[in-house]
Amino acid sequence: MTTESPTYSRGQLARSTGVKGETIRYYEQCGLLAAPGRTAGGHRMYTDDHKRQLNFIRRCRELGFAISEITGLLDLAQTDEKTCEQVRQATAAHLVDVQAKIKDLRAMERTLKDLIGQCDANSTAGCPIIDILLFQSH
Amino acid sequence: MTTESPTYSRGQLARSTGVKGETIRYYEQCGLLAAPGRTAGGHRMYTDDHKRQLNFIRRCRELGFAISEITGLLDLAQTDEKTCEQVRQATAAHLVDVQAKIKDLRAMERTLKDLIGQCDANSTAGCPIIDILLFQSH
DNA sequence: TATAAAACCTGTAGCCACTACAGGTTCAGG
DNA sequence: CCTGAACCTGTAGTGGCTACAGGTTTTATA
Repeated sequence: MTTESPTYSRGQLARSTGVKGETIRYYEQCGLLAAPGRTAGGHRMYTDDHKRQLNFIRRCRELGFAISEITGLLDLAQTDEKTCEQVRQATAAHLVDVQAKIKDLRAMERTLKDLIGQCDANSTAGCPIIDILLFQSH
Repeated sequence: MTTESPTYSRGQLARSTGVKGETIRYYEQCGLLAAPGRTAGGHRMYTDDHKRQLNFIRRCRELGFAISEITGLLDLAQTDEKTCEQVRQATAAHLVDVQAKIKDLRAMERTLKDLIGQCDANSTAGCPIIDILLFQSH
């Protein structure tokens, strides 16, 4: 009396996780998502384990982790010792990256606002934005 | 008694603008930087005009404009009518993009900090980061 | 002036994380 | 049983470079 666990097609998995079907295939191809079993005809059959793993991957991607970083996290999730500290470090390192990107973008934002401000105050001929970008010295 | 304007090799242009030599070639290839004259032997000879144009391109890239957007800006810089308003609009549109990216990254930042905080407060077995990413319902 | 080294040339392939085909096969509903 | 949707594989394209390979030209030194 073995209870068969349910399986899902690629489309069903896509709908239930919000990850596009083609992307799921890509994740398998690059070794991120475990290869599922197949039907007699060759169609992929995913299990609840795949669903959990794919949701994990999706959440990590939403947090901006690279594929290679997620591979690392999944490997850590498999092992059971000293894992937590390593995961914490990987997450902290990623946080630093994210904060650096934010800093860069905020510098861009300030400059863009400045440029637009110059433009609004424009009374002369020509475009201050173009002029500044063409001729500024720095 | 024509005063010859100075010319620069690719490497000289690279050093004086901070844009890598290979990147300069790429910009020419994709139609962003005007093709320069050549020596008898086929080496590129850049002028001060190229230098100005490349500096403009570099500054736009530093502000996060896409190559296609810069092409548009350079086209606008060439024409002389109604240009300013179009440039202002392009810049404003880009600012919106940048602000959207900042918003996304800040959301990531908050979540990553939360996760790390969970980890710091961890007393149980297992890794809270992994657990949350694997099993959260949202 | 000869030569060696640096810089240049072209063209192509790789990076990341997908996305979008083409051309064929299998599955599910009626 | 048949149709049409969903699936299969493999490949090429995206953006903005970067990194070769394999050859030519220029430049600096002896």
